[in-house]
Amino acid sequence: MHALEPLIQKLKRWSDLDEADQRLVLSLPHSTRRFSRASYVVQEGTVPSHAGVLLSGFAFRQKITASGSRQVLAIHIPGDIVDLQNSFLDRADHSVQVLTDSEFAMVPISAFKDIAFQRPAIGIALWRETLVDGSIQREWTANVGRRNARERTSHLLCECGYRLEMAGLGHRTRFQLPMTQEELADALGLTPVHINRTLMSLDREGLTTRRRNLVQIHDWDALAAIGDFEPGYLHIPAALQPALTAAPVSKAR
Amino acid sequence: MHALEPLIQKLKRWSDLDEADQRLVLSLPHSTRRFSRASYVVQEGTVPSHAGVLLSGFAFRQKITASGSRQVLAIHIPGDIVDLQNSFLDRADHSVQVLTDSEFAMVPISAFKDIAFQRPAIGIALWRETLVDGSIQREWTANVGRRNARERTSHLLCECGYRLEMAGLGHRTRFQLPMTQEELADALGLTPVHINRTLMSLDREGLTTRRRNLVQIHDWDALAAIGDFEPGYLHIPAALQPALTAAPVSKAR
DNA sequence: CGACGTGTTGAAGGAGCTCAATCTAAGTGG
DNA sequence: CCACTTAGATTGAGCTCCTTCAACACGTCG
Repeated sequence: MHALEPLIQKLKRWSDLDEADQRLVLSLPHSTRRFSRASYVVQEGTVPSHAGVLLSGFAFRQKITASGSRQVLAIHIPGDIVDLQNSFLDRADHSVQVLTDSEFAMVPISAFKDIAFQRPAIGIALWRETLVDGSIQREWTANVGRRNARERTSHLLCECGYRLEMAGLGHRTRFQLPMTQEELADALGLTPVHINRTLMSLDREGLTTRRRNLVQIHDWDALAAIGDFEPGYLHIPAALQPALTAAPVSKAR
Repeated sequence: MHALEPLIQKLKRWSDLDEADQRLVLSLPHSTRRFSRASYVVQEGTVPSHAGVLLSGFAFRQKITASGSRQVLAIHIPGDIVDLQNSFLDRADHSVQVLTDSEFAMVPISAFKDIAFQRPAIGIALWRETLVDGSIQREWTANVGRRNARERTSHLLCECGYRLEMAGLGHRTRFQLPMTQEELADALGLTPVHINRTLMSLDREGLTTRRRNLVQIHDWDALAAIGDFEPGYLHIPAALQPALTAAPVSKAR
């Protein structure tokens, strides 16, 4: 499979690409790079030269405040274009780090820019990708600003499950989420201790189960209701939203 | 003055527009519309057809959670392009409301789209405008997620002052901010009562003064330090950043 | 003048934080 | 295969920042 195939898949979500468009995308100059757990893909303050398409693994954006605490701003899953955000600006205003060993296709920003203006269908798709990132960011702000710990946590779990299913990486009720509780805490504006108590309480109520990085949601509707999760802000085209399929049978162990 | 002059000014901040570019921007089809205090410019869930350039007045973006609480996501000042965010997507994922009586130039989205792909300089400028909005949104998330009430409030005041000065609408230490404490609370993820106590405490320490909508910052450096305000995330080009000029003499009264 | 929107203040309670100890599972080296 | 290490998860206890509820003050406007 061509390394940039996941990029095509993603862009087709946002805009109709004809044959020529797709060929052009696949011919983008790029090199695949591996990053090992916890290493930086982009450092705040640096001048960006490449944008990365996440091929495998998980990544996240973050900022550090003066007092040294960290806010995780977004979580990225395979297929996501990481860093169009910083790309067309002077210097990176936040960092991107990987959660697990990951692979990226690094594409020079100038190549993205050229192709975007040569082919409007591609330009619109790239633009929409950044707009959807922005929409997710707004929901994230509201989540942190106006929901309590239980609601926030439920919302995040639902968002991750939903996005992973849309990306073909599991079912919304059963997926890998390789984040420590400390990372979850930084994503939700809470402390690790409190996240722990919140997760345990969801578990105890039979809503979720966690083992290692595997998250299982036993009552999707209930969790989505608690977290006020309405997937509209993800802007997934209706055609791509499968009817809610039954959860895969979880192998008893 | 041409109604779209503020748009030109804003776009020139993000990209070099030549004469032809500028003529094209000014020839965008548009109609000016007045909105009276508290009315909606965009309603969540509707299909957007126009993007608005804020000509005069103040506006803000917001979302309501299931429990009925509101999160203010961004504040807009004259010159801002409101709603490129929603424009290229299926339907608005949040609402835009005006803080004061305001005037907008409403431009059909299709016209924006055409001009963006006809003239890359314009396209890049528009794209950057949305990217900077995204950057501000990330800082906002971090502000709400990882700073306490005093820090959050200071940060917001500094951001508003700085942006208003960059837009030529006052000095960073003396500006109009027509928000009630309830609106400030919803912007910062706090309650009106607590915002009130926080503002009063800043006042009592001699850092700020408020009278009606006029905010005065008496010790910019101190307030910026408290709020961990580093303007880099606004991505203002170096050429536009005036050296920190002395505050205008405030008329004793 | 009375009503309403907004700002201010007090008192009590609670959601989430801090500090600190303990537990667990997955390495790792012998 | 086992002792040792270590990152991460879990639990407890006390505290605090912020919320909630409620009253009151103030200015504007009909």
